[in-house]
Amino acid sequence: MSRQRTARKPSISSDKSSKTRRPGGLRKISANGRGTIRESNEVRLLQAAETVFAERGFSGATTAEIAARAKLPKANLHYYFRTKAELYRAVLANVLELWLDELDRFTPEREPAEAIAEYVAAKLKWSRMRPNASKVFANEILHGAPFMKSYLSNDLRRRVEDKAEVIRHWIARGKMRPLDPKHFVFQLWAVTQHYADFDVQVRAVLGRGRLTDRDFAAATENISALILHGCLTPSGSR
Amino acid sequence: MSRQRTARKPSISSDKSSKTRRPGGLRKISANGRGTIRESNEVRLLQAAETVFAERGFSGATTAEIAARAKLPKANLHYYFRTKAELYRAVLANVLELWLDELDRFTPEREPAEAIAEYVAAKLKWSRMRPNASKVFANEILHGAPFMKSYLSNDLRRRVEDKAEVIRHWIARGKMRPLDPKHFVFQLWAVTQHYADFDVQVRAVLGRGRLTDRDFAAATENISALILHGCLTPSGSR
DNA sequence: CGACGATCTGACCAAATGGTCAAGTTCTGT
DNA sequence: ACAGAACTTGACCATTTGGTCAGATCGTCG
Repeated sequence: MSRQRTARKPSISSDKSSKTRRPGGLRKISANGRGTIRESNEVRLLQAAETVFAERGFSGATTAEIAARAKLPKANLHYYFRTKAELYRAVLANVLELWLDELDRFTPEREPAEAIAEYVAAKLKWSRMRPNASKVFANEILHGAPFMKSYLSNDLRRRVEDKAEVIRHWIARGKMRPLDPKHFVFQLWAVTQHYADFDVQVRAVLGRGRLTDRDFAAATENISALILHGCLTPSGSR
Repeated sequence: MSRQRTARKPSISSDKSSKTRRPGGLRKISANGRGTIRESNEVRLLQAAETVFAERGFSGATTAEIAARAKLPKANLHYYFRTKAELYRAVLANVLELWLDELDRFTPEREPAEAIAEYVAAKLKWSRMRPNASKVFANEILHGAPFMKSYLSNDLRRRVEDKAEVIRHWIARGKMRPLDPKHFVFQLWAVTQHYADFDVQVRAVLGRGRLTDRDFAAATENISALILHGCLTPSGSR
């Protein structure tokens, strides 16, 4: 296990020829109303992979387990995704698509109170609906982002840079306390991902077999309240 | 680093016969002024293991790499720790000793503002000094705490239960806003561990090769300010 | 219907890895 | 100095695992 040693910089989708695979062949929309066999199998593999990678990490996951979960023979998995790393990259790319995102609610025209509350709610909703996506992402970063480094220091960095500007604007307008915008973003990330990534701990402390809707509602409210009280000025709260 | 020899509460150390190891033998304080060979080798292995487990996770870590990092032959590693799992448990026990802890600053008599600020500072200090400890812990929980489940739902749960009581007391005294104590603790954990666990991401966004003292100082200040403004009432802030 | 590419899959294989062992070497107490 | 325990280590080994392959089978289109 634990290959990957070789430096990996490519921004994840070093996925050449996503349409044409193994023995080469073109994507056909074909008869079947809802996509090709390839499509459906790839989706099944990606879903299975997301779960297994979330549970076991990259090295701990075995292609055999992923294949089993997708109910396909292992050789078939390798037909669609040449290597475990390629499959992992595909999962990661999917996950990013989800994550990129919600921060876009931060625009200068909006009220910070509103934008932030929405962001927290949206992130927690994802944490509830796609906890595995969150875990795969967390695991990747936790181990030094061997597959994602370049994404972090390009895409993500720029995006945060942008949003920091918006936050500075809000501060200048007297709507937010004079905090460091980037650190503020880190804090938003931290609290919103905690419930997905460390759910075992949360559940243990709360004494729940699984987190309920009420738990997530409570989490959302508590986080929103804490963060909003923490970062808004009196004039910003309205 | 004390080993787990001395009674350790966390269940983790399912380590029977801690004094006598492999071929059996008693611990001797002996001539050597500063501990036995065993002690020093165990420490070296534990340190090496902490690093490797943090970087690669449990499955990704190899006993060969750990041994190499400790500059001992692999067979020697297995002389001191029969299995990789046993070594891992020992590392985890060490880490817990660090973590358990800082929450004890929360006592009814103290001012919440003070206790919380201290807690944040202390946690961030650990995040800076022992990032690997934090990562090993995070990784363990991220993957469902296979080695720690019982610790979470016993020791940890009780501890949080206690501290929640303290927080409720503070709230009743009108010093803190009426928030959910447990969720508040989660939020404290989340923001303080973020800088250790996701340092790659933080560094990428901040554009740093490594986090400096100033970065940690900024993080500490920002977190403290956010949390304190977020949870204290006017009278709590005095 | 026949051709041809896409898909499927059991059987394999080489490398990696956790763990063992037996034959030393070093310590320690007496 | 000596016995016996503690420690060291190169050589091994069984298993696991990512990945390959060649020979089916299936689907589609002219």
